Amino acid sequence: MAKSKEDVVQEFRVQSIQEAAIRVISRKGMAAATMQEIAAEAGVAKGTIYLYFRDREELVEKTFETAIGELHKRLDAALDREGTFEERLRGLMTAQFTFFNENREFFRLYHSLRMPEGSATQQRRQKRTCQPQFRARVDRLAVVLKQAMDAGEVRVFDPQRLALFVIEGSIALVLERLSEDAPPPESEDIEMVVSTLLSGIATPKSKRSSH
Amino acid sequence: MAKSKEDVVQEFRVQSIQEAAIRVISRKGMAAATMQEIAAEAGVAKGTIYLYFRDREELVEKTFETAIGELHKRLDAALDREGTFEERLRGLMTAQFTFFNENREFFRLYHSLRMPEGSATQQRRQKRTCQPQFRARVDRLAVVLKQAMDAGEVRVFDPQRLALFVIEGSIALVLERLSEDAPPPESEDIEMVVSTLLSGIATPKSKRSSH
DNA sequence: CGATACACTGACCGGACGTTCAGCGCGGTG
DNA sequence: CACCGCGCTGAACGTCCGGTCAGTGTATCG
Repeated sequence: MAKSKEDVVQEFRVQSIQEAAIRVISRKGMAAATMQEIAAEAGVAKGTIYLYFRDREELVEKTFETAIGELHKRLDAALDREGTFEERLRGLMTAQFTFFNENREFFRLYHSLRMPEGSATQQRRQKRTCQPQFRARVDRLAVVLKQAMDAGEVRVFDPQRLALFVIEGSIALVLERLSEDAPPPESEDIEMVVSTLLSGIATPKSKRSSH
Repeated sequence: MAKSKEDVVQEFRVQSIQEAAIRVISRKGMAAATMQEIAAEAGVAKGTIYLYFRDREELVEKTFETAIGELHKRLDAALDREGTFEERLRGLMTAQFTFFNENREFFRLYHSLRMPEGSATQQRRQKRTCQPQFRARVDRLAVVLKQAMDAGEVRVFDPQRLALFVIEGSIALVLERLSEDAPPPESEDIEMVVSTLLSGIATPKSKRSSH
């Protein structure tokens, strides 16, 4: 059975509203984004939103899930390529930098959900539904690290923790880039992260005389 | 001229209110922290707060400045010690982990201000007053990195950017620790960061045969 | 073409929150 | 003791916003 006409309309509305929500939240921030403004941005009345989403909370949650799904697709694509550990790491970083560069607006939403605000119940719920999304993001890198550790290509640490460190550190770089007028080429930042990670920042005098 | 009695009372009130603000914001988050609750926590009436701070915004700002001053003192103390680059880096990391461990509550405030919300004017103002504080934090590490680069102990990158990466990455670790029931010893995380930074995560097979 | 269904609208409601200010009580003063 | 000044109080006010629902326009059906 193909999509009925109603389904198409429904899908269109949901999508319009979600896109509007991302735009408004990006512009104003999570706290200052009102249902009224989201509705206006989507070109519908406030009440209409409530035909498609139970309440503001559900709208934000669903919107975030949709948006982060796109990010995950990109990261997975980067990770599915074969190659050495270094190549895959570099690919992952590139995908991340590129995605956030193309979706600058999404960034604020991303961070607003990272550190939830609002009532205790809201916070708990937000945590329950959004935390796994962030975790999944870290996990993707952790898996790659684990493989490399098992293969002996990389020193053994807790892969989760190392992944966390790298992801968040590089997010800070993305954030910095967004606020700069003329950021250096992406490749420069990626290079710094990858090569620091691989061989450290100490000058390699240890190659000759290992202390 | 010594402090008059009124000054002492004034100082006490300001301090009580700021401490209450930190506690409440930490518990509820920036958006959910109401003047009512901060007043109750400080043991004064809501109106009293307005005798010492112009409005909510000023309260938050001043409170944050006071609190982050304490952090900076600690970091400076760690950096003022003499020692090798590695020792100073380790000291800095330790100071940071310790501070946030002792001031868990402060963390949420810290992050709420990092990504400002609210009206556009508020955001701009918050950015103007708080951004330099964060920047100062990164700068402290950047200076150490720069020194080490000049001394040839460390490969040359943009010190600011590298510092940013390290600071934010390690903040993520602190955050992770706070949410864990039984976090591993601090030293383990510190060790991971310091040794990754210094010599990278690649296994040092290059010592014998550089592939 | 009239009746019915239904997506949509937006004025309205209730509640929350920041801010104000008239008044209260208390320590000091004459 | 009577009076005064002032730090403090908290009820009241205005604003804002999420959520509701009676009403409206339109497409569909008999």
